[in-house]
Amino acid sequence: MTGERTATLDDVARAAGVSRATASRVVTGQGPASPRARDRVTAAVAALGYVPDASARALVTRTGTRLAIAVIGHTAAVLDDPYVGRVLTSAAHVAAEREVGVSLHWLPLADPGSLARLADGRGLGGLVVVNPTRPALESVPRTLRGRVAAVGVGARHVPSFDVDNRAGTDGVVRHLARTGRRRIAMVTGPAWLPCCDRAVDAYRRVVRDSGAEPRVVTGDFTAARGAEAATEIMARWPDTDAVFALSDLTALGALDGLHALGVRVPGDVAVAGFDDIAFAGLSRPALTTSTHPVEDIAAAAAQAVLDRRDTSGATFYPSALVVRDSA
Amino acid sequence: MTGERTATLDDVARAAGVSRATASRVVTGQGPASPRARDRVTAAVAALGYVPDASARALVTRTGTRLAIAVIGHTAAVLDDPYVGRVLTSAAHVAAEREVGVSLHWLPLADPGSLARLADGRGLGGLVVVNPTRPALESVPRTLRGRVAAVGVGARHVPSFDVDNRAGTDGVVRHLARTGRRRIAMVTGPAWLPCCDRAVDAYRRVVRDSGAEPRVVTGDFTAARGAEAATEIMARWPDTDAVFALSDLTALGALDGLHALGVRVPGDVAVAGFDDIAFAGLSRPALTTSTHPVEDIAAAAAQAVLDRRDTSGATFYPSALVVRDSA
DNA sequence: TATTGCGGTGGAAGCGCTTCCATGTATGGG
DNA sequence: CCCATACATGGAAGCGCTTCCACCGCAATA
Repeated sequence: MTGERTATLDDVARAAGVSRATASRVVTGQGPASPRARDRVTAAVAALGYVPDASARALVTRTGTRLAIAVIGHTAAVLDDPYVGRVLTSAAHVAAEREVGVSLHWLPLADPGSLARLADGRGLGGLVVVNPTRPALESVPRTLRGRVAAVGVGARHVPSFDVDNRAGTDGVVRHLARTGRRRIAMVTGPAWLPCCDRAVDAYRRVVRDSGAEPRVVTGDFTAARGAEAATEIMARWPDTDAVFALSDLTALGALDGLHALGVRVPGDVAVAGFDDIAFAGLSRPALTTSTHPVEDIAAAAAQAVLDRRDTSGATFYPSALVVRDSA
Repeated sequence: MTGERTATLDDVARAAGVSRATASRVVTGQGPASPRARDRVTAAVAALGYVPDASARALVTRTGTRLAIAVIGHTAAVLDDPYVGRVLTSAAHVAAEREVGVSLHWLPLADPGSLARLADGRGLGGLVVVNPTRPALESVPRTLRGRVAAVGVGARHVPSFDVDNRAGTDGVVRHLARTGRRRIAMVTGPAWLPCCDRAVDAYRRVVRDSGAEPRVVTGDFTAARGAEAATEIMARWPDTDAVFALSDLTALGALDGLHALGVRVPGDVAVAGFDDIAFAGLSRPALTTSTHPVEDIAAAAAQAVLDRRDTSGATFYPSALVVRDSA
């Protein structure tokens, strides 16, 4: 059983009758090699089932080839949301195309310094931060500068990719106003997420322009909170005729909450969400919402990091209004 | 800017006035070290912001500490399903608790041999295979034997964790029968997924017992396919009075397809799903389904691998009937 | 006082790989 | 026919780390 040792480059070289240097050149495809040597090494690799050791390679090349994805805010809410899964899936897909490994990291919101510790391996070629907060992004070690991107707007010095929720919100709220809604409430996302500010801002602007007062309630992107929030809103402002939630999950929850209250949708109150998740079209009434190209955004972030493109500043992806039955 | 080099163990040793060997002992916590040396090294580590290089460490210890998660069947269907995201999230969570890194891999269905190549780093401490197929599991390199687990039942020699979809299906179909449904159709998952067989088996048994003929249509776990399948079923067997789908997503799609056909649910046709995803309770009518503790299952698989527990054979997690409005 | 034992320590080897550099070995032109 | 040029090759160094081993000084024992 001692022979069970996995083959090393030395074994390959010996089997091929060349030096380790030559074997390395052939395997990596870098540097000159005669056809003859190439063939023999290739054969030996196949025969021995040789697979280069990533650690050893990373150690010498100093070129960590691993994309780290750090998700900030490790709470049940984050786990339930399909959002994170979609980001992961898409980023991992991009990485796989480039034959880059992906590593996942859950960072508690309270301890953003943990992002620093994440540089451990130095083996990582890049970092994508999901749900970025300013302190978290600022704790990213210098070593990685230029190889970091954020999904969701955060600090200034890191290229960020996010949906244009300002324009998206504007579109949804204007649609509500256009269809005769005058007392529109909004359920935001968690307060610590900087990205929500822009949306709330857009909402406020439209509502104020129509001469009404903003009615904002803080949410957390969950359905449960959506039901609660709807109840709160109807209790506090009984004449509310529209609820806009910055998350479809929350909007679906609100739909449920309103249903429980005996409020008809869209008859009495219109409901609109944001994200256009797969289920938005399947609810009754089908949810009016605004698209959120999560996969595109995550892919862009991953690409920016892996290709070392210095797409500085924030890039916003368009969000399109999807009118269904709920508003 | 040349000083920007990250600190190495040598730097720490020099700063602490000890040898590299001693520094290593203190940092790893292995082996003897005087309190004095311990303090000085600790201080130096803090001062220099030293973080051990994972590659170098892995190279010498040969003890890769990384949990690889391989998802088989890299198609759009797999990407859309919240299932994979939930598995990833949960497994990554378990790994994070043990301070183990997680790496993600998408394996095309057609090339299961790619699982072998995954052993590349040898740096991995374990492997969790999602959606396992027999050929894929059999291609797992020997090096990893004993450190592999599957989410979903697959080959015999690898410990597998899955929902008991036999009992779950039995419960759902019996519920349908109990509530007067006599001509029950079923939409399965993709044919290549071995786990579906058990469910189909349970369905067949119950239906046969009631003296009816099975009506099985192959699905792929997507909502789109659910709508299609519902249409197919009603065309082929117009007297169908219940549709059971092995995935909530598909069931929701069926709900939609039936709605488009003008079929009332549950009046004309009852619909039931499987998984009890977050949205199942939010649809109109709310979906009757059976629970699927994905997070528990994924966590168990991750734990089995990381703790080197030899939980051989398949472990099934209970699935509980959730009766809502659609059936 | 001479011996043993032991915890603390540094020297040095080596994990598997890439890459610089010097050394061949064929090729073309003068 | 000889030298310059190119290319192919092997030797050797070294990436940052762990760990074996020999060593040293000290306290406890004979």
